[in-house]
This record gives sequence, C-alpha cells and structure tokens, in this order.
Amino acid sequence: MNKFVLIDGNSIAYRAFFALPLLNTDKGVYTNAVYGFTTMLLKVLEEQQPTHLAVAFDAGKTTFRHETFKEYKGKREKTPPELAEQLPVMRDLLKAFRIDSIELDQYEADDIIGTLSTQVAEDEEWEVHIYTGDKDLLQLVNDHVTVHLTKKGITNVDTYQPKQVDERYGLTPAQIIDLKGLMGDSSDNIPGVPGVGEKTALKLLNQFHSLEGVYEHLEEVSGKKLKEKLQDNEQEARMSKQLATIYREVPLTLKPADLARGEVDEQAVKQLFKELEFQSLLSKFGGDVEEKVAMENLTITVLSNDAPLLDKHLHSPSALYIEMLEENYHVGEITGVAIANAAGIFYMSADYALKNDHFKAWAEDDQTVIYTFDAKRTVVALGWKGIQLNGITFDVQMASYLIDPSAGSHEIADITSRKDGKQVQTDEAVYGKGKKQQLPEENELAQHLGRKAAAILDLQESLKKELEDNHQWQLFEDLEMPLSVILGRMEAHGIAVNQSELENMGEDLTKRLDELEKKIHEAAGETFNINSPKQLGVILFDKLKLPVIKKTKTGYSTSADVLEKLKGEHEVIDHILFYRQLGKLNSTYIEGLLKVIHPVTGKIHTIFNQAVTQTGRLSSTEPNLQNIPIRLEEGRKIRKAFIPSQEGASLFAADYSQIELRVLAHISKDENLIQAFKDGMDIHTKTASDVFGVSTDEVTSTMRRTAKAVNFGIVYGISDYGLSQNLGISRKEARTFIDRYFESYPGVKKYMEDVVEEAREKGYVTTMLQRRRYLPDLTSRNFNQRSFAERTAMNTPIQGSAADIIKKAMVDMSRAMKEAELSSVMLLQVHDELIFEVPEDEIKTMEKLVKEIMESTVELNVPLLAEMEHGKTWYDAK
DNA sequence: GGAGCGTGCAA
DNA sequence: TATTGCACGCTCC
Repeated sequence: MNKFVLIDGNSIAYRAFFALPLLNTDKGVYTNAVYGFTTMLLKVLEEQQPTHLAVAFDAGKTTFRHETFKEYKGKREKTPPELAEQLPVMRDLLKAFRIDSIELDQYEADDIIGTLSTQVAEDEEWEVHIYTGDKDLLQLVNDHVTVHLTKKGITNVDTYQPKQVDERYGLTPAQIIDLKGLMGDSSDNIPGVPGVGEKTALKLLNQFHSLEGVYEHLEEVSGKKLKEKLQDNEQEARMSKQLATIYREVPLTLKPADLARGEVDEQAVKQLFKELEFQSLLSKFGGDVEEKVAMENLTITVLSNDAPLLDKHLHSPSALYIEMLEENYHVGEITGVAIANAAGIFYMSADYALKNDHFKAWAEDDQTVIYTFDAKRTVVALGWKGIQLNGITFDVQMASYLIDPSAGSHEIADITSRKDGKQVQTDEAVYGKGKKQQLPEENELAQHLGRKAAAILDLQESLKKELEDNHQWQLFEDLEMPLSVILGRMEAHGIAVNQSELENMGEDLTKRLDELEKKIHEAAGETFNINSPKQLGVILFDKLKLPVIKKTKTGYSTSADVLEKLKGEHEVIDHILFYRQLGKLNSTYIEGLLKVIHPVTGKIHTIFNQAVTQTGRLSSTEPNLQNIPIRLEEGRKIRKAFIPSQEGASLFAADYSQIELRVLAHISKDENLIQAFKDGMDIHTKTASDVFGVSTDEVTSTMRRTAKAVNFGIVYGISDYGLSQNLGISRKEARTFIDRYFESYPGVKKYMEDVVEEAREKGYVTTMLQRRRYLPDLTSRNFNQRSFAERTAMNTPIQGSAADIIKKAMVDMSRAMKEAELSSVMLLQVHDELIFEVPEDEIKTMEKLVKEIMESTVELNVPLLAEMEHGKTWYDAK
C-alpha cells in the first residue's frame, strides 16, 4: 500500500502567514509563513507516515485560466512582499527534507495536485491525502482520495471523504464545481451568478443536480427574480464552472511513483532551522519529531455571581491582565479581567471584577505581588475605576523591551512565540482589526485572556533571568519599574488647558488661512487644494514653470526647504510657506488638542510610551506633548493654552543644558571637550574657535551656527553628506569641518571608531545604565544599511545615556517631592526637560530641589547643568 | 476604511 | 546620504 501526500504549498503558506504574527529573525528575515508551514509539514509527516510526498506551488502570474477569463484572480491583492520572500525559503526547506516541490508554468498548484491524484485515484494500491486551505480541492475527493482542509490556525484540519462532503454540502465531490459556478468566488474573482450565494446554490443543485441541469429546467426554478438572474448570467455561470474545474491532465514529467520519500538531510534541516531561529523546532528535531506543536490545554475558570471569586483564588504572586480594545486607556472601557496564579487561571467579566470587593481589596493590598503586561496601562485603567493597584513587581512588556527594544510590538503573543512559552493568539486573530474589531463570545474571550495571564506568569521567571544575565536587573527594578508608576501618575493627573484660548486662536487662524488661500488661488489663476503636494506641484512646476529642485518618489517635492530656495521666483511662494505654517498649527495643534480634551476632567491626558523607542527615550501620544511648537513665535503661542490646574500655581520648566554633548564628553573621555564643560564655556562657540582656528572672541555668529550644526552631526553619527545638506554647503567643505573637528577632539574620534568596532564584535551597544540595542546590520553587505547601523552605534549610547539620566532624575525627584511633602506635581517630560506645576509658595523650594537633583542624579566627569524658568502658562516658563 | 506617502513639529 | 519620535491631510486601493 502506498500512501501519497500532496500539499498545496501556496495555500498553506498564505494561511500560515495570516494566522501567525509577522515573526522575523535578528537579521530581519520574515519567517512566520515558513514556520507555520513547517509545523504543519512535521505534523503531517508524523500522522500520515507517507510513502510518497510532494508539495505543489503556483507558477507565475498568468495561467491557462486567464485565456478564458482575463480578470481571473483580478481583484486579489498581490502577494505581500513579506510573504513572497518566504516562498523560496520554503522550497529550500523542502529540499533539505528531500521532498519534491512541483510547479509548472501556466498551471496552478490545484491542477498539479489534481493531475497527480487522478493518476492513482482508481488504484487500490494507492491512498491519497491532500492538504490545502482551498475548498475547491474537494472536487477531487473519492474513496481513495481524502482532502484535509485547514480550519482556524494551520495545524487544525477538517478531513473530507465523500461522506463528509455529503454531510457538509449535501453534494457529491463532482458537484463542487457546479456550486462554484453558481455562487462564484470573490477571492478568485470568479463571478458566478450575482445574488446567488451558497444557500441558493445548494438548493438549486439539490433539485437539478448540476449547473447544466439548472439551465435545462430553468422554467421549473421557483422565484421570478432568481430565474431572471440565472437567465441573465448564464454565460458567466458556465464560465465560472469552467474556471473552478481543476485540470487533471497537466503535462508533468514526474509520476506519482517518482515521488517516493527520500531520507531527510538532517544536517541541512538543522542548519536552516538555526538560521531561521526556530529554536523549538530545532530542539524537537534534535530529539524526535513526534511532539505535537498544538496549543496546550489550559483550564480557565470563569468566575461570576454564580461561581464567585473567593480568597482561595487570590494568591500572591499572581499575573493580572486587564483587557481593553481601545489603545487609549484613559477613555477605553475594560472588557475583561484575568488572573493566573498557583490556584489556577481565572477569568472575570469587567462588570463583575470591578464591582467585586474581594478583588479590590486584593488589588489594593501592597503585600500582593503582581505581574503584568504593561504595568502603567493596568494601573491607570484600574485607577480610572477607583481601584489603586499597588504591588506590581514585574512587567513582562518592560522586560521584553529592555532585553531587545527592536523586538517589535511587544504584544504578549509575540513574546510567547519568541520565548517559546505558553501559546497565545494574537489580538488581531481574536478581535479582528480596524472597524471590524469586536469581542468574541465570552468563552473565547475567557480563553484568550486566561492564556495571556498564564503567559505572563510563565514568562516572569525566564525574563527575569535574562535581565540578570544582561546586567539589566537594576535598570529594570530601580529605574523603569518605578518610573512607570510615576509616568502613570503624570498621565492620570493630566495637564490643564485653556479651551477658549485654543478656540480663539483657532478662529483667528481659520480667518487668516481663508485669506491666504484666496491670495494663493488668485496668484495661481485657479483654485486647487493647497494641502495636496500633488496638486501644488502641478501648479508650481508645470503651470508656473518654477525650477524643480528635488523630486520625491511620487513626483515633485514641495517641502519647506525646496520652497525656501524658490523664494523670490514667484510671490506665491511666501504665501504658500505661510499657509503651510498656519495650517500646521491649526490642524495638528489647535484642532488636534481640542479633540483630546478629556470629557470628564477637561484636561489633557497624554500617554507616555515607555517601550517604543530604540534608544530608551519616552514617546508621547494622543496627544504628543513632546512636540508642541517653540521655535517660531506664532507656534510658540500654543503654549499659552497650557496652564496650571491648581489655583495660583505656576508652570515650571527645568531643562538639562547640552546633556548629549556632556554625555559624549563623559563617554569619550575627550580631554578638550571635558575641559570646555568644566570651564563652563558656550560649547558651540568653543567648537567654532577650534574648527575655525580663531580665539573665542573672534567667533562670528555664522561660525557659531556652523559649529552648532557640526556638534549636532557628531551626536547623530556624522556623515559629510548629511552635514552638507544641513548647512547648504558642498560635501567637500563639510568634510573639512568634520576633519577639523576630529583634529581638535581626538578622543571623540577614537570613541566613534571604538564604539562601532565593539558593537560589531558584540552585536549590540549599551548605555551608561546598561540599556541595550542590537545592530545586526553592522555586518550588512548593503552600504546604506551598514552605514546607518554605524551611525546608530555612535548615536545610541549618547541619546540613550541622556535618556537614562533624565529618567533617573525623575525617579529621584518624585521621591524627593514626596519626602518634602510638596504639593507640586510633575506633569511632563520632553527628553531633556521636566515640566511641573508648582504652587506659588513652593517655587523657591522647587528651584533649589530640582536643580540639586537633576544635576546630581548621576556623576559624570563633566558637570551636569540644569536651568529652570516658571510662569503663569507654559509659554511664560521661558 | 486602511495603508502609505509627504510633510512638519519636537528634542 | 544626520538621531529619536508622532500626527496631520491626501491619495490610492
């Protein structure tokens, strides 16, 4: 007896790609489809023990079906590149398994499978098993041919013999094509008969047996509308049936008997698994391939009024997971709560948990040790519901971020799949995305949340160990975890705004924008959308024939630096620049800020993301309060709308002076730079005097401006091209400046060389407080990628150490304010500055305290300098 | 309705 | 072809 397995390669790869998160290796190679395909392949090998085996692939874009219908598969989106690049890897893997991949120009995988299965379908000696996600293949089923259709996920399949086809559809396998002919298939763009779906089609086939039968007995069809639709679309229906029919005479050179399984090339397979970072598969393959990769069975207990939450459920430590569908936890609703601990895994509806006194008492007890995923989200969301969560000691998301900030979304499912822990579905798989996002029924939700909580509990230990191995435990425990509490309080407190001030500015801007719009349209001689770079480009460069300075990949560039160069060429340019400036203020800042004023508090509550940036900085969203305008007076006025929430208080801003260059001096140990800061010099003037070879009092403002740009360039990982662009000078001149800089600051030059070299050896760079960033591209053959990685290696320790320092200052400051029992509140952090609101009688205290703490939070070999201002609005704190 | 692009704001 | 971010409006699908 021969057992012949045929796999529909493209179909399974598609399934796997969309079912799994977009995994990738350290080198950025995507692997999710390969991974899913491989797990399925291993399962099939184990379960079926086939004697013969082949995987069929679709060949090119066109097939013989396009001759019948050129729109065939016309609406289908083209294969995502992240998937396309995985298909060749799948073939390499199959080669290592010594399994034949078959594809043939003009034919689809379906047809190849149909041909091979038909060749042995009547032979008692053969048994065929087909694996696919495509229902069309059901037409091949007979007593010797079984089709296994993937269900949700990849490794779960439904098995179809003629009996199951009959049970499911009430049809014989041969009638599947009649079904397709009538109902069509939108994913392949097969039209069928519009308005006829599965139900109607099945009814018709039940009565008339085939599509031809339907048309022979058209008069007997009940329903006037239906009859008309069938009549009008006869040609489409017949063509659709033809398209859905699998062609079984593909001219293949290989016969089934040629496809006997070869011996697996274990070396090659292991090598590939290693490259693809399939740790779990690798270990399994080393031992035996028998272990199942299916999700573990977890028992999740649903607690409710009928099965109440009791003390016995509430152990310490516990993992606590609070689910909300909205990204924004200040306004989002909690949709479910899950707890995992030594007593088991428990799910509660939000309604039940939030009203439960046991739960509240347990959560608020600081003796309860709690592990979370996104501690700040959990604390703040519960805080809005009147529950003050206290005892969080471990945040899985934070740990994952510190271990590898590039690892991606830091969703629980991503971390578990990387760390090979409890298996969790992605949120997208459970909830859908975008507008279609919705909660599943309660059991499924309980499963999903329970798994998340279980995964948190499960991951805690191994992540902790990894942090310790990386010498990052202190960073985690003493800096980031306490900071998340502080940030949560800052967010929840919010910052007060003067809404009518914003509204007035908005009215004024709108009026001025209307006038500018008129002027611009007049100058152009026609009306058009000024906000459309495309339309603006046509006006400026086609109609007005202004010189093209720069192009983007989609057309003319109309960016501000281009328009600056066109000033004087045409009066309209000034108007456009001004229109852009005011338009930005109105849409992003006035309208944007008004939109996010909290309906309950009337204040603005940003979210500081503590696990996004690659360098350790924070980011701020909804709204971003880290990019409120300051450089131009017109924009700076926005800051007048930010006010203290306490009567009589002031806004108080404290910023580090030149923190990144001071950090550079410290890390590089450059003597000249260190001395400059010790002497309290104006650093840009000092740089100018060194670079231009003049004394400091001979430095002109242009020289200082140039030197400032050079200093920026140094911090960013300098390139002559970048500097030349920034200063509008030639690359050669820029090169000279850089060379002169490095002559003056040889320690900096040495640091830049050393940091790149060390990163290449170790694979990563670190900051002063042991933050890490991996830079695999340092060994890339691609010049651009490699150069970028080199600049990153130079910049990250500087930017990241500066981030470490201000974060530490925030923790110290928060502690000091509490000890001094001040009513002042920390409101915002903007990378190198902290904003507080301070009651009048605490101004003097704070001026002393903030300066003291910011300047002494770490000790460098140069002084740290903090400067502060205060005023009645943020605008006045200058 | 969502993705990608061009643009522009901050440190 | 200078570092890190976020958000807007437009266009295209």
